[in-house]
Amino acid sequence: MTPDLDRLFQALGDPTRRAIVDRLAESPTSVSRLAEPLGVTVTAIAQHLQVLEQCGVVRTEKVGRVRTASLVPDGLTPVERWARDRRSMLEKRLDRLAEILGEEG
Amino acid sequence: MTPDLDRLFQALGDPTRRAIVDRLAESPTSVSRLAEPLGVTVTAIAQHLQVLEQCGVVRTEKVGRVRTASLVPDGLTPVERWARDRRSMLEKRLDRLAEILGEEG
DNA sequence: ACAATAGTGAAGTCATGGCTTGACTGTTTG
DNA sequence: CAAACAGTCAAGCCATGACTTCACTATTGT
Repeated sequence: MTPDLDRLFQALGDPTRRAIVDRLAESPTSVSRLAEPLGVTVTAIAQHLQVLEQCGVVRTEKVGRVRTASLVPDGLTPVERWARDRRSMLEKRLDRLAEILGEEG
Repeated sequence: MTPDLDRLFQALGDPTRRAIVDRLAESPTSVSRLAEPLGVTVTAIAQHLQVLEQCGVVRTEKVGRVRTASLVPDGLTPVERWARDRRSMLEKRLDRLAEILGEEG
């Protein structure tokens, strides 16, 4: 069910991948420039980028010999929406409960 | 870095665990009632609940022989905030860019 | 043309994660 | 008290995931 969210959440569960997202939030960046501060191989970064691309968080374009990665504008909104929906559902329930308890108190 | 978010995102990356959260968004539920519709063992559910508890999404209380799980009110807000922050950061950057391109167009 | 640069591909390693089974501990209920 | 019930513990299984190395393929600058 919803393999989209599966891959999305799982992708963001990795600290290196979230670090990549953070870096890309500032500006589009090449593979090797992403690898530098993270203490991993460029190969690893390339693999992470593939994962992030597959779940719609990152876009990637290779011009010449350098591949530049950038964030997809609405790539994170499914996550945001999922969390917000659950929270609002819970809040509504708790409000109803508080109301009932208030009436009889 | 931020092992909180690590565990949180990773926890939510599992479909069974998200299904549990969905169920709990409706109402607090016992372990065995959670297990029923999900096609897994109660043992598995107990393990999932432990994970969700450790990352602050779920609260759990055992009275008599039945353990009842419920959602923690702000358990998902870190996720929501993280996603929202990145999105707004990106949007600001893109707005600035559009402005610059507009000026010279 | 040559050397340095930027990335890709295919293996392989090592740890972790989700799940199960089977035995066991408490708690209700007839 | 005995039997059904709700959950827990300890092990172990199997798949996946994050990473590395090494060899290799473009590209770019001298």
